[in-house]
Amino acid sequence: MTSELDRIDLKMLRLLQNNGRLSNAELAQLVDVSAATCHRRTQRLFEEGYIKSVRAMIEPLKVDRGALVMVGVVLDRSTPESFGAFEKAVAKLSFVLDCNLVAGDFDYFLKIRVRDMADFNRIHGTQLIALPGVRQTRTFFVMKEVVDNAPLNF
Amino acid sequence: MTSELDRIDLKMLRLLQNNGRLSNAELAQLVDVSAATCHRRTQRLFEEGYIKSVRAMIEPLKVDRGALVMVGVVLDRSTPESFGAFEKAVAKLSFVLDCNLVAGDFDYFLKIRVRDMADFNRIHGTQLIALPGVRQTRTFFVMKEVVDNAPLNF
DNA sequence: GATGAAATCCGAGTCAC
DNA sequence: GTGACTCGGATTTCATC
Repeated sequence: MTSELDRIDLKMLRLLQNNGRLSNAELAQLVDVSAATCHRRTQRLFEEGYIKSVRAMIEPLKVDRGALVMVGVVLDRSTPESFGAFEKAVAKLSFVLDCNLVAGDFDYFLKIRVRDMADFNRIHGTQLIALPGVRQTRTFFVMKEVVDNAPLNF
Repeated sequence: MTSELDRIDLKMLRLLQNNGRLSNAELAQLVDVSAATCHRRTQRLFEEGYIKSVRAMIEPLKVDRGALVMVGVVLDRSTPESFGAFEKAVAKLSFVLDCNLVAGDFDYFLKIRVRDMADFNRIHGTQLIALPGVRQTRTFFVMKEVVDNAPLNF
């Protein structure tokens, strides 16, 4: 079912990753195939899951979410149930952009976006340390975003 | 210039964030305005920088970038020059998705996507520790992606 | 299997109001 | 802000290889 990608497919993926608003006609020109072929191929890239979605990237500052915070989390116990409960709860928190189970000094790393530091402190005190099984958290305030969500290179 | 957003603009931003492929006609229906109005508003959201871009989200596994790694970096010296040199160099590394200057035990946190652990180890040895001013790095392999790049909530 | 040309249809973009 | 109009692109059909 999921067949291989040729160089045209790869080029389309890269172009769409950088500009999801490209019209089918434009894309067709850029990869040098007919509009019909381009349309069919694009559909396939969606159907077969190469493109998960197309999203507008919102400027955080413009919608009052200028503060970025990384949080390392250590759980009480390392049982499957603990991890499951934590993950289920964290997935519901709308301010959590990333949550990754990692190997090392922490169990999880969270990437969080909120209005400001005061907002984070409130959330930390009420929602983060209240997550199931949390033993301790370590907060890393982001002072400067050097690279944010760069496109995937492949 | 950058005027306020009303509830219609906010709704449009949220809808476009979740589905950047929405046609103007569809979006107009969803927010209950005419197509012409919707078109003008969308243009404004782009022009005034509320929407930075629209991007296709590629499935990393499908393009052989299944390994995610968080790396904490400590620099030798904390001078503006050190930071500048590091940031300039790191911005050129295509496998770096995020790079943030943080307050705490590390100077920077990197989010990196590569093919696999072997690939990371090679890159770590040749490209990461070779970055200007790096004293030490701490690697956190991601064992499970619980939440990845969730849409911004506002 | 794939493609591209042509035909149809519908939405983008612009106008007057 | 809306409604109408035009034009171009999206989508389908079909012949072809």
